[in-house]
Amino acid sequence: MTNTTLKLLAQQLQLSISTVSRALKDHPDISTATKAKVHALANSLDYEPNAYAIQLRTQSSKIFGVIVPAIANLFYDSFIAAIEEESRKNGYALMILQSSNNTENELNNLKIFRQNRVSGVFACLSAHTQNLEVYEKMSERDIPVVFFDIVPKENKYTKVRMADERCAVIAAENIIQRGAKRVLALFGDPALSISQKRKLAFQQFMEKYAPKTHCTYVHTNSSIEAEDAFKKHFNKTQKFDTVFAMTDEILIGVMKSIQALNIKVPEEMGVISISNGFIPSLYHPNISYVETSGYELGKLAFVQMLANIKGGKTLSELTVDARFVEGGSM
Amino acid sequence: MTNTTLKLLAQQLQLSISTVSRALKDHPDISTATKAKVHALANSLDYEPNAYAIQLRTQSSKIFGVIVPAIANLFYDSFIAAIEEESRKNGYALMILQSSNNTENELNNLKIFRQNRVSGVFACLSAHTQNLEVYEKMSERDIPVVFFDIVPKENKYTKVRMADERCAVIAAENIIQRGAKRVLALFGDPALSISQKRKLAFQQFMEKYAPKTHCTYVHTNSSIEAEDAFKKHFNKTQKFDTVFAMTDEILIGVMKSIQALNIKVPEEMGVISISNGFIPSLYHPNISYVETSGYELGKLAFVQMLANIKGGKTLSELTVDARFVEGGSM
DNA sequence: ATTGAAATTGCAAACGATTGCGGTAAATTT
DNA sequence: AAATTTACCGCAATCGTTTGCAATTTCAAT
Repeated sequence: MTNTTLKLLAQQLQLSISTVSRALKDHPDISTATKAKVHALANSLDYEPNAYAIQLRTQSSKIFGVIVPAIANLFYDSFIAAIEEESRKNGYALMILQSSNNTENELNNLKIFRQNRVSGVFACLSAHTQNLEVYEKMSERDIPVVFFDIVPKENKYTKVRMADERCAVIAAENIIQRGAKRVLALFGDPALSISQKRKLAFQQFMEKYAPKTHCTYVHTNSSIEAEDAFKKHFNKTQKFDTVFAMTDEILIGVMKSIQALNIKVPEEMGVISISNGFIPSLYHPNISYVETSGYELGKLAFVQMLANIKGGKTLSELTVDARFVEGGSM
Repeated sequence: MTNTTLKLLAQQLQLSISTVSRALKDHPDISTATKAKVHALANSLDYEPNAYAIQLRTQSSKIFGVIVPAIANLFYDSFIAAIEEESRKNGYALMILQSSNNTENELNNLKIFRQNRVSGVFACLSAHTQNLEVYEKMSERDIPVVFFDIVPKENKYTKVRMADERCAVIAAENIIQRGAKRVLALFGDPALSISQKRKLAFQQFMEKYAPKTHCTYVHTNSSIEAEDAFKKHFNKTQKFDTVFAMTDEILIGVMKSIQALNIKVPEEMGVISISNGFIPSLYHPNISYVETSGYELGKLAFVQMLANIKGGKTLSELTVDARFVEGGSM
């Protein structure tokens, strides 16, 4: 079946295309009677404007591009859910592409975005992306980019991220409050700035406010590594009484060891993590955690995006604050 | 900065737009020399074809629409990851919208898809969507629709889904093999056909091949309900020795109770579920499960979509088979 | 030189919508 | 009744590409 177009409506109504177009968008030039007729026919013929024609003509697409390392990820999918909600409210649709933490994919995705003349891009850098030239190219094309989560260091970009240092500090505070004597603190990939930041903040805080507490710092790159690290350190004579997991991934490994060794939480072992809350809620008792909400980050990112689109560039770095959520594991 | 267009290239090269267009796509009519010149300039000026103009002209968009109840969902996001991979390979991009299990959102999303003249739609019905008229409208517009997971009953549609009955039967087989005496079987929303199918298949199989095994069937709508149901039934004098969870959500509730009551798995309690594998891997020992892979379903859906686009309509229902994954909980 | 075929390239009409500007008829003012 | 305003509506260019067909150039063959 052939789509109904303005032309078709115009022919059937013996009107010009321009009149039909204006009638449909309630232009004051058009009489009420004509408008009614046009609307009636448009409805009965299921007229739907061709987005491509509009975009070609108006040079604006009402589509945002999103690049995440992986869609299948507790954090990113809540981020996506948030911007999807906001986008819909504002008449935008989303085009989502995953980089799989691969710079080449990232480049291709951006190309697709450029070719589709998206109105803006939400981007989370791949773990090892260094060259930001492509993103410059977006700016040259007047396509605003809002970086989230994994963001570039330079401050000429618009960025939103979690308050990483705060997260670590809040965790440290609670560990001190528990009266921990020996702590095992597990962090992620040491190459990532997020790991560095969190570790540094955590370590400094502990050394300053609880110098007598013994802390062991370990970097792990996966759940399994975390699981093994926990077991290895637990087998030492001086057992630790509290464990801190920087991410969900690490927490998962930790909890597997805890279950396997049948350790009582929180009596024999305190557990605290940084998370968006889903994984901690899977265990009994619930794990206490410092909340980093992908959802909130998404909302914030969207605000930034709109600001960029409407009011020119807003080159700033906004962070969403963290809060402690009591589970029962401390 | 103004985007470079064919026109711009043509002017600078003193060629016609059509020649430039043809040169860029390696048309045999164009001489090698000209091609070289055109490509050179196009590269240096970062020419990128305007997708909208192409789509307007060619009436095809190279974009697929995807409707899921929620992106933030272990099953759906692996489904999305799969079709995203395939789409990229085939030169398509994805537009993803979530219905939040709300029929109205579903309608709006489809409208956006129509206006963007997507090449096809992957749709998972909202839980209570009855009226499929909108989907008919897509067909009228020659936009193929591949339903997945939650699919309509009528067989005039293209559908892919998990082999629900098989899943339930495989679970039942393993429960029998374990020599279970008393079983607690937990299913989801009784209004959903997926719950009905799985329960029916499970029940029939158990009654046929293990009539002496005592089974209790319960429907629950959330993790919390499952958690409570488990506790309630566990407190009876006749304790059950095996529990079956139809979904991840239910498994989560069950496991919280098991942890809270400090029940030993698998010695005191066998656990088996239907899952894509992530949640079962969180516990020690890993929970045995019947695998339903969103990823595989996505791959299958994509094949169906391509078939629909290339070879006209293929009205069929394909299912991806299930397999048992040994954890350690049986 | 003439001719015909082959090799190149350009013209112009689409695709479907938007919009500045100009035109006509009716209504209002003098 | 003439002049001016107001209310409607249409013309035509434009956005950036694709593509059938015509036009031009080149060149070998007569």
